[in-house]
Amino acid sequence: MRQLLSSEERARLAVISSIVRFKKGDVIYHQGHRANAVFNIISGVVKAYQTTSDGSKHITAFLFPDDLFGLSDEGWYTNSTMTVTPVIAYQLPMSALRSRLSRDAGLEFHVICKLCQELRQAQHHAFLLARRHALSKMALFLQLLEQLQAARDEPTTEIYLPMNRSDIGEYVGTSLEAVSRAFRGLTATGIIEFRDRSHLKILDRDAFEKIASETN
Amino acid sequence: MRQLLSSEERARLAVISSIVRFKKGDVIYHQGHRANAVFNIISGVVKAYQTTSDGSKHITAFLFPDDLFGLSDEGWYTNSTMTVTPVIAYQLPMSALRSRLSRDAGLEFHVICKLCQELRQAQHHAFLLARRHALSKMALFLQLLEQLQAARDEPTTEIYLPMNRSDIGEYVGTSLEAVSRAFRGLTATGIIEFRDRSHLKILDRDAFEKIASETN
DNA sequence: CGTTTAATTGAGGAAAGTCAAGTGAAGTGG
DNA sequence: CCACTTCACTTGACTTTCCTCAATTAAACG
Repeated sequence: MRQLLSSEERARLAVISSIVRFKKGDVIYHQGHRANAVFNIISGVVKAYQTTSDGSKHITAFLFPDDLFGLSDEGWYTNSTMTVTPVIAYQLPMSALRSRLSRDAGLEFHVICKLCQELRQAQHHAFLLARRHALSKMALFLQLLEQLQAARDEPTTEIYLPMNRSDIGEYVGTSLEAVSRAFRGLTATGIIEFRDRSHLKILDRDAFEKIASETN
Repeated sequence: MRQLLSSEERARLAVISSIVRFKKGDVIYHQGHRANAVFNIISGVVKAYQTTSDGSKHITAFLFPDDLFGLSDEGWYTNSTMTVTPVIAYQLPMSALRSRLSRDAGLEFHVICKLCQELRQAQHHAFLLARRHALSKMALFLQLLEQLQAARDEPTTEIYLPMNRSDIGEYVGTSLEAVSRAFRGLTATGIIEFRDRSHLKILDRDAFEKIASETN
């Protein structure tokens, strides 16, 4: 099951949703604010993050087309979200979604599936963050992006990096300089190749997988 | 809501469950095996982990009394679990649980809550792993243990460490030596105090919180 | 085309990893 | 009950890696 919603369910929800547009860098909602709506990305990329008291950001996830976000228990957003690119999304009022859910068992099941998927992603993220070496972290990160691209039926000859180096660093748990150096390392050894700053290709798949699977 | 199940629901499930006992170090189930049963801890502590191809372990969670584990989509366990202490648990056959769930909307809701809770924990784990300094990781880890103790209505004057240093290291993403040194550091500065290897007290709460909240 | 922002690169220092030795605790068998 | 074995933990010395700060280059934008 690739998509959260079947086209039929999507249509049912479209009735109660509106389409919203954000430009790059817009904050969609803030952590701690009342959760009034849930969003379903049509196009673009969003980052979910948490800000600590000392001002540093920790990115918990990148969200792509078809991803649902803004779900919250207790009715308050548990993180903040900001667009990484221009974004078009469905905005579903929480109240409408709630009444829809209670009458629609199929939808509820899909929400459970969505939660399972989010859980798997969070665990994968933890797995990535546990790596000691920046090279290994980056390889796992690129693997993730590639898998997500494939899941969206996009071509995987190239990996697309919509986010900047700083965002990558905040996701993989290193400085942005370390991200840059890791890319340089992978490029220098001929494992990857950049077409431009946000497009790369994996040249040596074996060496790439080896680095990704190395704990050390 | 502290417990996954109300005592009433617990009673309903008890009918279809059996009680199993494990001694310290027993493997409850293996990653990749067919998921035949779900477990609900009565007493003791369990660790959930994933083994990488090169033999290293990554601990994804520690599970305590009232925790439910062994849930899996697709019917295959996605991680391995091993006891950290002797454990007594309810074992619920998957088939029985499945038929129970479809007839019992309240239970399904609780499973959703359980998933949300697991998700929050996984995100907290990622948050912890993103910390650069071992001291900060350890402080967050101790905070987590303390919160879980409080959630179980156990006294929080002392924090109990049922797992060994190696397990802690595999959870917080450092070597076991680093765990030891971090404890030494916190002890030397009078922030914590050990009664024995697995019991400690927080003496300087302010300094403790400060370290826990420091990103750096 | 100039200005601003993003990314790269270098040098020095701090932190944690690794390896190895030593200490302490717990459990076993005589 | 005590000596002995074993395992868990601690501690030290050395090495590696990454972070920080700073300077430079490259790209994006008005």
